[in-house]
Formats: sequence, structure tokens, C-alpha cells
Amino acid sequence: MPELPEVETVKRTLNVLIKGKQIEYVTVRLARIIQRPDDIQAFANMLAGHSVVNVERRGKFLRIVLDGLVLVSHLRMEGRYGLFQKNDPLDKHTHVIFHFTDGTELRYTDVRQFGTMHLFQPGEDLRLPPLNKLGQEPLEPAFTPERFKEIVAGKSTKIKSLLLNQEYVVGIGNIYVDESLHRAGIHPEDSAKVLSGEQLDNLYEAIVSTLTEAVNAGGSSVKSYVNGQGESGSYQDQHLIYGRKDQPCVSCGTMIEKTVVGGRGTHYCPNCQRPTAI
DNA sequence: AGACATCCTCGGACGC
DNA sequence: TGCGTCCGAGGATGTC
Repeated sequence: MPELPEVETVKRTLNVLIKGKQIEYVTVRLARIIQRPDDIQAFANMLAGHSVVNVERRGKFLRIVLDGLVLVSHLRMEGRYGLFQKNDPLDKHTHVIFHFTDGTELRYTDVRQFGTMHLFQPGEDLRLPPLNKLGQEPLEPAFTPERFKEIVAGKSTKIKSLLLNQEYVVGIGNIYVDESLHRAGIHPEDSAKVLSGEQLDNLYEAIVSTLTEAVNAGGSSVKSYVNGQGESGSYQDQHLIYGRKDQPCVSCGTMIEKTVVGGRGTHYCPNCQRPTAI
């Protein structure tokens, strides 16, 4: 389940692996991955002949910038990219293949088939779905404690749901939201508007430090996530709360509980993360 | 606005 | 013990 640190890691490795390569042709083996244009043959035809200029990230989306096109790709839960030689055996879950003129291939593999690709003309992508409603990047300088408080102000939503909503702050998914709330000592079901300035300062710091540390570790490898070079990240070894149901909290020894918040599996320490009294 | 279903596959848990 | 069945995992989107 790639979140910001995993997508950032994929972005960095793809820049090493495919920057400058020219697409000869594209094979689409599963049509539903391609969301724009409607016609997969048009998708393939548009890409042929274009070269990779840069790979960027917006929230959990990759922006593969070509000379004259932008390919927006979301990995959802289990999407992966890998660079192969054209004769390498094909995985049955490989759905899109970008054949380069040098005989290598960028393959998109996705067991769950949830990932998406949208192809745009330059300048279109940021003002159309799925990128047009995305909120603040948490690892950019513009994300300050003051900005975070503006975003949260007056919202009655549960804080966990707010942090998962990509219209406000981007890149946080179910793993890092649980880790950040635990680090800040905040109960996931607290209404955003009841949190004090001090709590929001702590939460801001927890989000930035958690994501930064995870990026530095190459992301978390949960289930099948690997980066564009087939390597696993290591941050899952540093998870203090996610996936640790019925194990003792490292801070206080209380058994970690798992519930459902906003339809998502939610891990928290009932001692360290008590509901905020109103 | 918030709750819920939908998409999908597979691995692990569970029941007999 | 072994085999079959079921369900949880979740990001974004759409509906109610």
C-alpha cells in the first residue's frame, strides 16, 4: 500500500532507471488500468515515440513527464514498476508494458488491478482529475504548523479521516496516519476541532518526522511493495503501532488495540492515545 | 457530511 | 491432519 514515502522511493529509482529512454511502443494487457484516454489503442498510439524527461510525484501519484505528454500513475495498493529486458519472462499480473527503443521494458505489475493511469497533454494534468483537488504536500516548506492549523480549523471530522482525505494534506495513508497519531498521542476518533494548539503542533511534528524517516528508509514494505529496482524498503521495522495488534506498546506496555475508524483498520494504544476531553 | 459499497486477488485463518 | 471456504487488506470514487 504505497503512501508518500513509497511513491517517493519509486520516483527516485525510476529517475535512475528510465530517464532519457524513448518509448517505441506500448502494450496494454488489462484495459481497466487505463483511465484516460478512454481508448487503450489511443493511449498506446499517443505514447509511441516519446521520451522520458523526468519522473515527479504529487501526493501518492507519480507524474511521468515525457517530451510533450504527462502520464499520471497511481499504484493504489499493490502496483509496482520494474525495468526488464524484453526476453525476460512475463509475470501474469503485468498489465502495461512500455517497450523502449534500447530493448529494455518498463513493466507495470499489479495483482489487485486497482492502479490507474491517466495520460494528459502538458499543463492539463494538474487542473483535471485526479490531480486537481489534491491538497498540501507535507514535506514541502509551505507545510508549516500554522498552515496545518488552518487546514484543520473548525472541521468536525474525526482526525484520522481528515488526515486520510487527500483534499487537505496529500500522501498520508493508513500506515502513516496510525503511526503519526500514535507518535503524537492522539486518539484517531477525536474530532479535529477539539484538538488543542499544542496537540496540533505535536501532530504536525509527528507527520513530518514519520514521513521523513520513512523516506530515508526507502519506505515500508508491507505485503508486496517494492521500489522500481525490485528492492524492499525497511521502514516497516520501525512501525510502532501499525500491524502490532495485541502486542505491547513500546512506550507503556499496554496491549495495542485494533478497531475500525472511517471504514479503515486502525491501530492505537488505549493508554497513550486517550480521547481528548471536550 | 458521513457512512458504506465498489473494484480485485490472494494469503491466512477458520471450520469441519 | 488435511482440505475447502471465507474474509480481510485498503485508495479513491460514487451513491445514498
